[in-house]
Amino acid sequence: MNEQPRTQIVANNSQVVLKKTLDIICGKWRLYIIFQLGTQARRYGELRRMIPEVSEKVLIQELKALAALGMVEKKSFPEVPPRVEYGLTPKGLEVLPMLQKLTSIGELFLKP
Amino acid sequence: MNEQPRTQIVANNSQVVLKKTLDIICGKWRLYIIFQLGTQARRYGELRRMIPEVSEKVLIQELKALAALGMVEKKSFPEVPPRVEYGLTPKGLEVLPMLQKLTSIGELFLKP
DNA sequence: GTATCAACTAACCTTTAGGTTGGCAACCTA
DNA sequence: TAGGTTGCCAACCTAAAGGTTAGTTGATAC
Repeated sequence: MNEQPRTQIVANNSQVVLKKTLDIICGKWRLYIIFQLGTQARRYGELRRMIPEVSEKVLIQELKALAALGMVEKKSFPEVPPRVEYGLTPKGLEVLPMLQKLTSIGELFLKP
Repeated sequence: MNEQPRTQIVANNSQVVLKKTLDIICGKWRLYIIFQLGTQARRYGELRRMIPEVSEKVLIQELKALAALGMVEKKSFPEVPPRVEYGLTPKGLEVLPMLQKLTSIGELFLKP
């Protein structure tokens, strides 16, 4: 009793998967940051200089969020002044090519 | 004179492409709506019933936005009560498979 | 003559995303 | 001892996204 119809369950499931996907890629800077980390791990200050348009706060916030999602990993070195490196996780590297292909959508829809 | 360095130009360009891409796929319901239109054009009321969680206002707003982006096309039939059908444009159909593959990201990152 | 239908529109509100500013820690150098 | 270095945090603000509710249209069925 109280069983949901199957279609409802399926719909909810695919919405959960979709939400997780969107969590990772949506956001003004998220994909951009991921692409910058694609070739190698970078220091925080390095990223700041690579993406000067993003504010400090938002950059840190996005790196934190991406780390919490398991897309990015953070390595802190106990030095002074501090050194911190951000890089893609194995999962992150796995989906990177798909994300890079995504931009072809923008190209297609920008064409007249 | 006043020429920007090449790296800056490249960066700005890829940000424009990225933004266009995100315009199309970002939003709580956008991909979900696109997927529902993937197999065939649908009437507005049909979509409402297929995605009962989205509010009327937001559904119409998203359909309008997707139409303005060239992802969706709207056909109005001059009947009473009105009949309106929404379907993917050729460009929309072209990128649909890539968008569908995207969800594998959500699946990967939901795995424990 | 009023109730119904589908596809909206308008007015309003709440939540989230993103941005600005200023400050702190802990060591090094001048 | 003052100032520079790097990576962060907190407080505050604005704009955008998303949600709720009510009303409009105009032929048709009751």
